Amino acid sequence: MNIGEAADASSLTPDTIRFYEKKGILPRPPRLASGYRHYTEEHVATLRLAKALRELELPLAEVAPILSVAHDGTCGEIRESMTKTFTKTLRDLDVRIEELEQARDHLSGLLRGLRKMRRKD
Amino acid sequence: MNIGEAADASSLTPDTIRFYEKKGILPRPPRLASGYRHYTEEHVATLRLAKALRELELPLAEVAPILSVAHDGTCGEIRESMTKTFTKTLRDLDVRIEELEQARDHLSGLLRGLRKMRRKD
DNA sequence: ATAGACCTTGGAGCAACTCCAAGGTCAAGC
DNA sequence: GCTTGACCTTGGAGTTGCTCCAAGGTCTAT
Repeated sequence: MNIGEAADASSLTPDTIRFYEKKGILPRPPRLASGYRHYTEEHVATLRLAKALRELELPLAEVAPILSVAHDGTCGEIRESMTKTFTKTLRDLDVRIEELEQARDHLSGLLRGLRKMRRKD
Repeated sequence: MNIGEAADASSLTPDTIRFYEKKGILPRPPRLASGYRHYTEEHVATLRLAKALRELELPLAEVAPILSVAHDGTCGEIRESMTKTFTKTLRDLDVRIEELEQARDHLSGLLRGLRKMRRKD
């Protein structure tokens, strides 16, 4: 699988994958004679995990160690690492959702006010 | 009021206020003989609006025109501009909250799985 | 008069991409 | 067998929204 196919399979872009690799966040895939990166399903699994963790808004600095244990750590280590991170992320996520809900309520109140003004024109 | 006090009053930082000014997003306050910026309550109101809009995750490019009509536009223009932006922001916010809730549910499912594994050790 | 907390500027650094140019590769069609 | 077009390679620059820094000026209180 080349980088474009791996990108499609993981919902990342080739640029993002190369960027992660440059930053040392991803295991470097072997290269073909042409210099093209060659990806396996295992690599794609790692890419998907990276994508999922980033969607949870984990900074890359926190994603990196998880990917590395996920890639070649023991099962216990992975569990440990994931549990620790996920617990924290879950708390952060609850706070963030709460904030956004407040913002939404606030905003829809403002909007109602604006529409009422308009009706009176 | 100097920049530090204006920052406290608007929950921004002096650096952020100077940054916004440099980008042309804020009206430039008059200066004292010393060169210090001098802020009035009206400026602080604009700063607070900027802060509120940024908390709704509006990009600065969208915040800028709102601040400018809010600062010296007519009432009708402000209403127009705000209604337009807020309607879009509200939709975006709903989508974002939905995404985060899905992420949270997904994550707490993963976490339950991890804890179950641990219990079996 | 001097310490300490403020203010000024320009510019560098950060996260996490995103896009670009200049060039190499590969698969398909004629 | 050759061309065309879509892909790949690299290094490096640009983006957004800050955040921090150095080097210097100012202000307030003791």
